[in-house]
Amino acid sequence: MLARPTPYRPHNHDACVSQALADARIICQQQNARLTPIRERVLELIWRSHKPLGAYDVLAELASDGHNAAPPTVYRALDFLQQNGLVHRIASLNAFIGCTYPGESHAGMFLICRACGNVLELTAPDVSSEVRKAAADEGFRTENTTLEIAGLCPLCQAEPGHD
Amino acid sequence: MLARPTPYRPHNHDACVSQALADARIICQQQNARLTPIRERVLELIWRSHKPLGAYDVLAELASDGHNAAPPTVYRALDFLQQNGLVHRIASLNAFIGCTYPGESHAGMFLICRACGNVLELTAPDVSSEVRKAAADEGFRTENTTLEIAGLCPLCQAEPGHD
DNA sequence: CTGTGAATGTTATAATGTTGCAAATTTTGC
DNA sequence: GCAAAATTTGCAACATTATAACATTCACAG
Repeated sequence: MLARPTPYRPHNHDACVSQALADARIICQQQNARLTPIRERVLELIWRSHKPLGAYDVLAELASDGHNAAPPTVYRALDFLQQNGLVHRIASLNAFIGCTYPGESHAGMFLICRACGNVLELTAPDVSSEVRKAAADEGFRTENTTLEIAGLCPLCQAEPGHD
Repeated sequence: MLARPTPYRPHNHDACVSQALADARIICQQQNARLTPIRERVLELIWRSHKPLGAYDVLAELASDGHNAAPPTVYRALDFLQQNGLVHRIASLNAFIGCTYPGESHAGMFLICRACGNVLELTAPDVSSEVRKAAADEGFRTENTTLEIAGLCPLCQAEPGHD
């Protein structure tokens, strides 16, 4: 597992992907969840891209593999991965991204760069606790939080259109 | 403008809608934005429902009015209303809801009850400031925040399926 | 008036997501 | 092992959400 997110720094992406897959195998084993070949392949594709990938993007990648899948196959794999905390759905993009903190219970917060399309997932305990507090003040029982911030990442502020 | 959101309390809904429309007219006049009949009608339909309304729901309501509109008409009206801060789009629902704080610059936070479908919009300065802080720590320039909390409202916790 | 830009109408199509059922595969109880 | 049960996948059709492209109408300044 990554010690810290490697957001906007260059990094060895192959290692990044293998690590994510290795983590996923362990987590699924612990949870008695079956990381079947399709599911693992979908997870790999999502990690390879490192940017949010739409369901139909995944479908296209599978097709170029020679795997002739239909939409339900992809959506089911994505559901499974979400259920097991391996990917997140970004509602404002209709797209999916690998979870940076799999296995750890967390309320993800996503920084989405509108210029380069990269997304950084953070866990911000102070944010989460303020959110819980605000909801509790209204007597609301929080089950699921969607927190997505669109803007400009550090690189794109300095160097527009770098990627 | 409402002094305070009337979240889960019964209230005079007609007054609520008229007030929202009156506010909208004033705001558009101030901003030199043209609140045309279609736009105003769409805003009214959204307020009447008091629950998030999908674009095609709006379309259906217009149709039952005898107004035979096509999707672009509705989407354009919704875009206009969003641009002018009169409605919000709830990304996790693909639906729209009237803004409770039109005219005031704010980062909305939405409490979405999965049982009754009601949505309460809050402005939570403490949440906003924590969000800004977390983004700033990463050097990220925030432009737009999506914060949607799914869960159970007070009434539905007590009385499942009340609405 | 009349030219200009904004708003709306219209048709078609793209993008995203789901339902329902059949076939294959894996697990489980014996 | 082996048959029943449960899970997973394949597949076809369809539902929902959103946009593109271009024509037409409308409001208003000159």
